Amino acid sequence: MGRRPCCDKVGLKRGTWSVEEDQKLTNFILCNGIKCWRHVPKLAGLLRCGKSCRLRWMNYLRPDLKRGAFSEAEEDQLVELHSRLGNRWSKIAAFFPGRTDNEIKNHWNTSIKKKLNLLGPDPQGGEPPIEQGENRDAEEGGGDIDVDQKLAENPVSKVETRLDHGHSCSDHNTSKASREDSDAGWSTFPSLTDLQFDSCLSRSSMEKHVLQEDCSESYWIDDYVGFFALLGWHQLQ
DNA sequence: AATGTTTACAACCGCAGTTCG
DNA sequence: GCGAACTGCGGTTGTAAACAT
Repeated sequence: MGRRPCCDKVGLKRGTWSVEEDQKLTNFILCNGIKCWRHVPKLAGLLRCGKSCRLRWMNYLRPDLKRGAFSEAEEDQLVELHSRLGNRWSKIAAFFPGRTDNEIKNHWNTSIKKKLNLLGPDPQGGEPPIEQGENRDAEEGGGDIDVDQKLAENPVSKVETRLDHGHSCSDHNTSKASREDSDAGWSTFPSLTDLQFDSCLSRSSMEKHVLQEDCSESYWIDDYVGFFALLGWHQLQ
């Protein structure tokens, strides 16, 4: 048997996305929402596979992404979270609004790992044992099901809009200076209390919930449209 | 200025989990 | 209950910019 490949790679473009491709994808999603990633490239007129489109949108084009250098506070929190969660980047990313799991993973591998190595072999108690990460959900009280329950008890605003950072999307030429500027308004991250930990898990669950809805409903994208309207982002394209 | 090396991050790959008919 | 389709995740690779020689 075997799985069918996610897409027929013949004739599909690969590698770096062009500005035109970004525009097509962004415009399509803003106008139509996301019904099914597999159909997005065809409908948007892109020679990409759906998986590639999804990745581009999630990691780069989403308007709520925060881009720019990690602050020291963020790095500290990342080290702390990694010591608790291990390489579960999507879980870790849930604690960093506007950061993607890919971005966090990259930053860890290129920067923080190196710093920790310089500090010595065991600055944070070493690499977290896999078991520790695996048991995380149980320790936190039962994994996603429980998280959803917490969500129901303590709902989080569907879109925690960060208007002061929304300008960053699709900014291929983001200068270092502007990246640093964008950091100026970013909140610092205090050490996590268990309450904050739970709160972030709930938030993560909400986002997941909302995104899952998008295969049948595209309502969530309305928030992004409003977002763009406020920022006039599309005029920057 | 030209070339080689390093760094940062975008993008791809393959697998696992989930959904759906 | 089963298998195919689809999505999401983490590991890895590719590549362009920055830096060193």
